[in-house]
Amino acid sequence: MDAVDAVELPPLLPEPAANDLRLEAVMAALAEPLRMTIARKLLLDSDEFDHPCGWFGFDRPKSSLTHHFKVLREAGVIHQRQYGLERRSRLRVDDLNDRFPGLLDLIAATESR
Amino acid sequence: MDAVDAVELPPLLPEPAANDLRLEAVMAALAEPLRMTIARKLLLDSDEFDHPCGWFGFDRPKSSLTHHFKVLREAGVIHQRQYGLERRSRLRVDDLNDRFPGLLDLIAATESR
DNA sequence: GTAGTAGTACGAAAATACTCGTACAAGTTG
DNA sequence: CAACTTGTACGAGTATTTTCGTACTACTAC
Repeated sequence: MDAVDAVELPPLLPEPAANDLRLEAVMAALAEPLRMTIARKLLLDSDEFDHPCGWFGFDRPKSSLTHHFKVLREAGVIHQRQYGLERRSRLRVDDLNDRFPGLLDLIAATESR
Repeated sequence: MDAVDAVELPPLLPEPAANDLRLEAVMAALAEPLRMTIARKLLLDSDEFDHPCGWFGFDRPKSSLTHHFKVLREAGVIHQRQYGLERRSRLRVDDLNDRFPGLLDLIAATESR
């Protein structure tokens, strides 16, 4: 085991396995405008790192944001890891491209309005 | 005007214009399992004709089916025409491929479960 | 015209989702 | 440790969706 790669990553919060992702559930999650915005921002503006919900800059109550991130995670759209105090999110790019090829392209190509 | 082509088609029921289709609205419509099944059946099993809701063979109350077809139409997923007594449906294949390329491929490629 | 048929319109009940206030938890700083 | 910061958990209120019974409409057959 390479010590350099053995970065102590916090564990993933509960999420569906890639093979259990359901298109209907993913679409239900993305049907909510704010959640679509979150996914699109992770897809287009994100780097290789996870982001806490403050990174998105939404002017909404904190508890509302928590709710929407949880819906995205339970639908399988994002991973979430507990970094100490924070719960950071990342799009499940590989899983989504594998299970639903073209979906992310669709999100990226659609203007946000 | 060619008399052969001048088939008297019943008018379309109210629906959003192709340019007004919104990805979130389409996804919300398709997030419901029965509606996803309707769209998939129109995509895979349908010919060039419109189909009345009896064609689908669902064992649900008639009023529930009416509701789901209306949701699909108002989201822009299907056309509906009034053929005398019947209200027949057809997938908006061209409009959806034009506005959301890849979406129908995604629906076709996903198993229904 | 009357009965039968296929489907829509309306309305209400139940389930689900969204919003957000408050309380709480885990760090960080002094 | 106490105050502060950044978020999550819980729960309630509201709004939206889903479901489906009933009434109705338009057509067909007799």
